[in-house]
Amino acid sequence: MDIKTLLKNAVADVAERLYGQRPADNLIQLQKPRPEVEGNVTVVVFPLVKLARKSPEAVGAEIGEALVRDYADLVLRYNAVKGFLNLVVSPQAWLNLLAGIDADAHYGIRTAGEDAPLWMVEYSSPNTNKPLHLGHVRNNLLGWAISQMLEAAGNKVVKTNIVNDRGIHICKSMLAWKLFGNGETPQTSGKKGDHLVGDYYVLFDKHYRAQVAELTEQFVREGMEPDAAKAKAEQEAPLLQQAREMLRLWEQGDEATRQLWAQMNEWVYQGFDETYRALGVGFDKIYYESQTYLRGKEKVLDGLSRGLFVQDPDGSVWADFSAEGLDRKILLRADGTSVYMTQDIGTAEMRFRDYPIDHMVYVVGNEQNYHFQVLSLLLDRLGFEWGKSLVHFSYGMVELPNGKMKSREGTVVDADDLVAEMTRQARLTADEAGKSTELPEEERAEIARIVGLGALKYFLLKVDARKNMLFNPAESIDFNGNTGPFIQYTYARIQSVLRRAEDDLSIDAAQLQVEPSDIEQDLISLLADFPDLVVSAAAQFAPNDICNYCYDLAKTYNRFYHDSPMLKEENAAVRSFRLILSRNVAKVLREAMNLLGIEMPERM
RNA sequence: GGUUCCGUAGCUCAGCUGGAUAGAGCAACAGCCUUCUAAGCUGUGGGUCUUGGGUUCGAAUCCCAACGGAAUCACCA
Repeated sequence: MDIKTLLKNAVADVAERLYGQRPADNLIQLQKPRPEVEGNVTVVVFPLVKLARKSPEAVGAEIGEALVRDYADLVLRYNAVKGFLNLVVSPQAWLNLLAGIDADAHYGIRTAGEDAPLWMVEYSSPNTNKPLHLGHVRNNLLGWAISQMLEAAGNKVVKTNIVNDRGIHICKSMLAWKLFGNGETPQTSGKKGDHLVGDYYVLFDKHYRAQVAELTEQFVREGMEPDAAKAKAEQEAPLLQQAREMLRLWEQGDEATRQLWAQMNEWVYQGFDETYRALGVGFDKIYYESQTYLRGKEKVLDGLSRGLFVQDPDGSVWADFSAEGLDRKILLRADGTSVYMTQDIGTAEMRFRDYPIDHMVYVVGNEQNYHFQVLSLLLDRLGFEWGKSLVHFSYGMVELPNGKMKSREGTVVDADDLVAEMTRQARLTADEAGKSTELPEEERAEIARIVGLGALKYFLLKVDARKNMLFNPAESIDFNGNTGPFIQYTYARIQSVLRRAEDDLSIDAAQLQVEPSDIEQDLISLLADFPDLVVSAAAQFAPNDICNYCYDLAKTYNRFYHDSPMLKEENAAVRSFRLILSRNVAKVLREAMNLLGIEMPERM
């Protein structure tokens, strides 16, 4: 049992004996003492004052006195300042704690039991008409990290991806490829598949806008208002008409269209796979919208027949949520084709048929908060019992120093470019600093990849996920301060120490007979926090809690490292203790960072 | 306009189930490499926690209002 639990129990016991009533668990609040006071743990006594009917100072002193008397193996000394009771934990308690941590190879990581709840986490969810960009990167990293955290907290997890592989967007790329291309393929052009298809999407847009401009001018000459002319032109531009025709052909199952569609999507998937591999994310099950949208349609029609929805005279189907304080929402267009919402219903149905899902999490940007609010109500109305309990993990937008990313303005940060650039910068920085020059080229390149990616991932995960964040390319490449590489560096340095030490560290830390210094106690205390942290961070879907923890641990270790020699230490017990402590810091750092999908280099 | 989210140091962000004098990093300045990796460590300066009320022993944290910013309210996905 860790020290905090032991202390809580001890305080409760003492208070019960002193005041005749056992305080509720939430009344015993432990916190970190202020740096200038002596002690490892502070008990906030204010909540206990009512129980005791005495002044805070008196209560603190009474409890402290009793703890030192009755729990000598746990509490060495105390001091009570105002309403704060500061306790000095006994050396042996620290060593026992460290021994427990050291003995556990998978410290802080729980394994799911047979009856553990099953979480399905949907993330990534790309469209197949263009490559992944910075916004997707944040999504992918969050989705992956959350899945890892849920798993480490003892849940079963199925990671899933819904690929938006059909619709007008991919038809635009297909059309442009047919009209303006020369039949190029990833093989003939040497381009990555998703980039190739994306280029044709851009090309479509370019020609489309030219047509719109031309048409608008024509309509204005014919006497229309400019705004109306533009709106009309946007609808009537021949290219858009052709794209719509292509979508109709697709829905009818036209063979040539389907073939081209399958071909171009295949290129995109190969490109995506490469990006996913580079980012280190993956999925257990992938769904394709082309396979789920019809099922959603059935479900909606079924709902209509049961009187859950209404049909307008033009044939469109709607769900009315005015009773819930929302608007009405379209479910099927007048021509019977499905919309975004329809597909989500179909996908949900398929998933719950495939897996015994207890909790469903959608990792989707906060721009879709409204959509998921509606989806939840909708699924509930359709009779899915999990509808109300779906979790929309809503994360904020990534902004650039000059504002939002706009694909039309060419301010999109491409995922592949970004990874390459981070790796390049990591290599450059390492070379300039003269790092690991003795290693073979291959290994140096691998370190640069791990560090560059670590910097990127940590940068995106360390901020509160629900907030919009600023991505400054210059700053994200920084490897100093609160960054991934700082933590990786700390880890690599510990590995180096352990490699050089060659001591037999199989001894039980509890038998070492040393008195841990303040900073060593801080480290053990931090290590002891890890298991609870994993559970609470998972429950709150907060990867940034893990980041902050890692930073805190690495920083504390660095201070310890600088004033506590290990290899030069004469006293064998102290030396062993410090090495064992280091070993466990490294272990926890690795476990924690792995939850975030960040690899740890053995040297750098 | 309705709904939701955000506002903490020059900049980027922690802290938010109420607890002591609000913390990091970057940027600036001053130190520390015959020692286990200086991608490190130590120190200095920098704050009306947007504003105004309320709740109480105690508020950056909870409640209300105002101001400022973002998203959304599509027969786009």
